[in-house]
Amino acid sequence: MTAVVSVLVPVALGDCYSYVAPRELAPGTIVRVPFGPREVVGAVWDDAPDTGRSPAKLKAISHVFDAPPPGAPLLDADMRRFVEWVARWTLAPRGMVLRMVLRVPEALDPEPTRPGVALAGAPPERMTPARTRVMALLEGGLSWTKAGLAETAGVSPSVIDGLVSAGTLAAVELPPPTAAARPDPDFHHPDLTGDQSAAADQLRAAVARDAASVLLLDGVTGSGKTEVFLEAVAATVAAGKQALIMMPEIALTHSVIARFERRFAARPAEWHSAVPPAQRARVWRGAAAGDVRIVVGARSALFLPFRELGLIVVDEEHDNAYKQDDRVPYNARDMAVVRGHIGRFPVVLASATPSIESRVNADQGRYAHVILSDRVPGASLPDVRAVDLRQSRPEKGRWLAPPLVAAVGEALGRGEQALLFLNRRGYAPLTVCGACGHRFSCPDCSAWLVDHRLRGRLACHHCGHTEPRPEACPACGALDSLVACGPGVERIAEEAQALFPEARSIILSSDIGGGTERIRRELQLVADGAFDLIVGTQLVAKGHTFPRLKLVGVVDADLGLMNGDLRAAERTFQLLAQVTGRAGRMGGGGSGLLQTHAPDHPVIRAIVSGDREAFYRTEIAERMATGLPPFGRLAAIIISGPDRAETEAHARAFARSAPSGEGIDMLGPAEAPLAILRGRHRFRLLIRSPRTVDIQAYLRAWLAAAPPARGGVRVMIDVDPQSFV
DNA sequence: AGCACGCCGACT
DNA sequence: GTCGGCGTGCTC
Repeated sequence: MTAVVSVLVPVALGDCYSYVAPRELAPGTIVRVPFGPREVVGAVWDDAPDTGRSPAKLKAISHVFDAPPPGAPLLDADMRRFVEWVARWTLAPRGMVLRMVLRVPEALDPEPTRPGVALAGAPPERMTPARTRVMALLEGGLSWTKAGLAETAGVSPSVIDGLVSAGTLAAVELPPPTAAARPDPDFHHPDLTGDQSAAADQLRAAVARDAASVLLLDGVTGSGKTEVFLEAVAATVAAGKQALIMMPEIALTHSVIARFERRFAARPAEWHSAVPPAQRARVWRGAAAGDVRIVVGARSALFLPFRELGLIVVDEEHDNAYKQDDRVPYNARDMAVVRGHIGRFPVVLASATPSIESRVNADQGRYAHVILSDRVPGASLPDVRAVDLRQSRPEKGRWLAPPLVAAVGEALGRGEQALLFLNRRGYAPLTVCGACGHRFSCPDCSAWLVDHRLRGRLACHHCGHTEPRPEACPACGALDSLVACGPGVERIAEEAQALFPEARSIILSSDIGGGTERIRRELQLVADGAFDLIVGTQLVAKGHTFPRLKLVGVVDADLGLMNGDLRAAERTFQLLAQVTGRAGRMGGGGSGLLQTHAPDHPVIRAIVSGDREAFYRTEIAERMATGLPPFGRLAAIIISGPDRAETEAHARAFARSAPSGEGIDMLGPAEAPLAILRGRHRFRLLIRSPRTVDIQAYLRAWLAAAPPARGGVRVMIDVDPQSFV
């Protein structure tokens, strides 16, 4: 009883291919099929099979994967709709989106069985203390891995071998380990403040409604957002549904996992790039089978094939790490909203500094606005002041103004931790030749090369190009003539060490080698109090709590405010709020100092006064004044290609064919995300349009009429997708 | 001749 | 996205 079915394959194709199946297969069934010279894993799809081809000419499906309930399709109708939706929204081929779902090849192989041992016969004639300990552990009739048993009993593996040959133990096959233990929603009910309880009630009510909704959980740093959304997770789990919590850069958020464990007596399943393949496979299968109830993951977790998803929490919803720029370009926060709509469940967006677009959505009533206005007891907001650099100037050749130096000295004197924050890696952002004025710039993208003294190299922060720091100027040949212009964290650390030689200091930035693991270790050392003075980039602004940190000094609060980027003010506000919020997080009494040339700038004023609303009001009004609605319906379409002139021509052609209001911004390398610069694409354009809904249709028509000659066009639509759902 | 590289088209 | 085919151009 063969049948012909449509299969979507995980390649850059939008169309399905027809295959002969051994029997009728429901859409969503995962299959392996021959495809050109190789085999790929795809999914039976809802498209009608190609009737124009005779079945005799079709290839046959080589394998049908059985899903956990035998015979049921693995990707349910909601999941398939989600794949379709993301493909349409991102203008990516459907196959590429499916690829994100099926990216775990190991998940479909049968789980390798693990050898273990279990009690099988009478106790051995000769008992020894080691054997007694082993036997005690086997009392309950449980099976163990050989290594696990030996380690727990505190004996060498040869003791186990001896018991096997004596016939007391026998080799058995162990069942595959589960990806995560069952969480208990009632394990530990936290004491919530009145504010928190009210917010938790709103979230629980949304879970109970069993309908699509979006809630913006908006609370200052230290207001206890995590405890609140954990209650929504508990309600979801209690209702028999699965919950997904997304976090940016999850590899660094150790402490949140620990909080889940305290709340639910079980570790949640983790999903991010650092999880080893075998464990990833278990989580994927567990999510599909319904064994895994809570997943904490990075943006890609959004594409796990959950069986009965009932809640998504997007923590730090404003964070840029939710954007994927290569392959299928999407914003996981927005796609989470879409998945919630399709699956008819609530999505919680949490942040102390919500993005402008989420605030606008909340203001306009499309998202429920859940506000936590107070810090939890014992964590008062830091007292932040501006240091006007026009009046308090640093000494010549220095970067720290006297009030900041004094504040750091006092904090160190009290045995407290102080942080000097500067969002610029390396020693100096620009190097010139003192003899001839030659500026060192990147041969590939013309950005200035950043001096990295600790590494002894000049590096381009846009494309990753590095070269050794030369002894002589390549332009005029002068020796030892290189002059560093401006500060980076390395230079600030040098200055701070000269001022406070007795302080134990550390530089925290992403270019300390050793990867995520080393960064995590060093953050932990800082939290444990192993350092007094920290000089850091935005790495220190995110996630981690430093209990002993009382003073945050921002070396250049204006950095980032001055460039022409659409989101410059918003991003600077978010960063400054996050980093000053680190001070006095535990026990209160924190303070912050912002070195600035523009103390009257709305962003600086909002941070100093603590009046977040003032910032949102002015920023939203300012975007209104540009003539473009503030992001609720603003589309940013980014077109990038390998060649600047050609890319520009394409963008202009697009703008001509679109009806009204589209403006084009040419963005240089500074704005282009690294992902594109590292590839072949060097230039990109941002087209802003107030006509979000129309954009896809125009873009589609335009791409069909004028396909780019080479290199392709990459399109990212960067907008609130709710109006499409 | 042999090989590296880049471009193009097919993939049921 | 990935592969094979095929052209170009270079080779101690």
